[in-house]
Amino acid sequence: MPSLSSRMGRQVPELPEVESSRRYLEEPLVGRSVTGVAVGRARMIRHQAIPVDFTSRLLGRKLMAVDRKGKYLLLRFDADMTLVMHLGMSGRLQLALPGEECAPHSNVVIGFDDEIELRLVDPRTFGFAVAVTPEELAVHSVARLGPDALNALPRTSAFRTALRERTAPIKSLLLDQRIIAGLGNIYADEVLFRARVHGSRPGGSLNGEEVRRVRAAIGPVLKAGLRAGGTSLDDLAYLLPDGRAGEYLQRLRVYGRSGLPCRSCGTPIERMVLGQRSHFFCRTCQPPFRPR
DNA sequence: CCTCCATCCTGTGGGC
DNA sequence: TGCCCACAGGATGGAG
Repeated sequence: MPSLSSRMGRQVPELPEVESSRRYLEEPLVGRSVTGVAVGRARMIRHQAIPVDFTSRLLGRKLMAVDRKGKYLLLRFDADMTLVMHLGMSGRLQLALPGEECAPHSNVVIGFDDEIELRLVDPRTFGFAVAVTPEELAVHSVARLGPDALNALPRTSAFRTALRERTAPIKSLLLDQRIIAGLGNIYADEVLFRARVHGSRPGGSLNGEEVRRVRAAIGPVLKAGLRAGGTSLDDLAYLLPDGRAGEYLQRLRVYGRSGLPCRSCGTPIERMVLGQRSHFFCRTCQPPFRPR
C-alpha cells in the first residue's frame, strides 16, 4: 500500500482545483488577445478535428470570459471561438512572463499581448486543449455534462430520479459526469463518507433520506476544497508541484487513509475497488448494506 | 440506454 | 545503490 504522502504527492485536479485555476486566469487574461500559440506535444490537442486549426483559430482572438463547467475550463474568445481545456490527471495551468523558463512538460503555451503566457503543464497528457466553434462545442463531450456540482446542484427530487433503477454503485454514479459534473475520485469518497453512505450501494437502493444526505454533502465538501485552493492561491507556491499537498492531507476524512482510524469513530478506514477505482470508507459510519 | 472493462500516460515508491 | 514494475486516475469507446 503506497503511503498517503506518495498518493497525494501530486494533486489530481478536481472541481475545486479547476475553479481555482479559473479565478487565477480571469483577471490577468480577460481583455487580452492571443499573439502566439505553441504546441509542444500534439497529443494535447488530439481532440482537435483539424490540428492546424488550433493555432489559426486562436491567433488574434480576444479573450472575453473564463467559464467553467464541471472539470472543464471554457475560455470564451471573440468571433465565437471557445478554447476548451481539461487538466486530466496531472495538468496544471501557469501564468508566466514570455522570457521565463518553462517548467518541464509545458505542452501548450498561449501568448497574450506578447506580455503574458498561459502554459498548460501536463506530464501525463491526459488533459487536452481544443479550439471549437459553437457547432463543434454543441457536440463536444462538454455539452453532455450534467449540472455543475458547485453552481447548479440539482434538487434532491431530480437527483433521486437520476438514481432510480440504477444498479451501478453510487460511487460510480457520482463519478459519472453526465449526472453531476465535477466530482472526481477523491471528493466522491469524501462526499459518501460525509453522507454516511457506502460507495458499493446500488444507486437505486438509496432511500430518499440517503439521497438527500449525499446531495447535501456535495456542496460543503467542494467548498472546503475550494477554500484550501483559494487560500494558497495567494501564494505562488501553489503553482509548484506538491504546493498544496499538506493542506489537503489534513482535510481528507477517508481518501488515502486505509488503516488509519476514522476521524469520526476510530474504526480503521478500509479500501476496496469499485469500477476499477479505489474506494475508501469506514464500515461503521458507512454500512455496506442498508440497515433494516 | 445501461454496465463493465480496457485504454491512454508517466512520476513515484516499494521491493529486490 | 540502482533497477524494475505496479499503481494512480478522467474520459472514452467497445462489448455484451
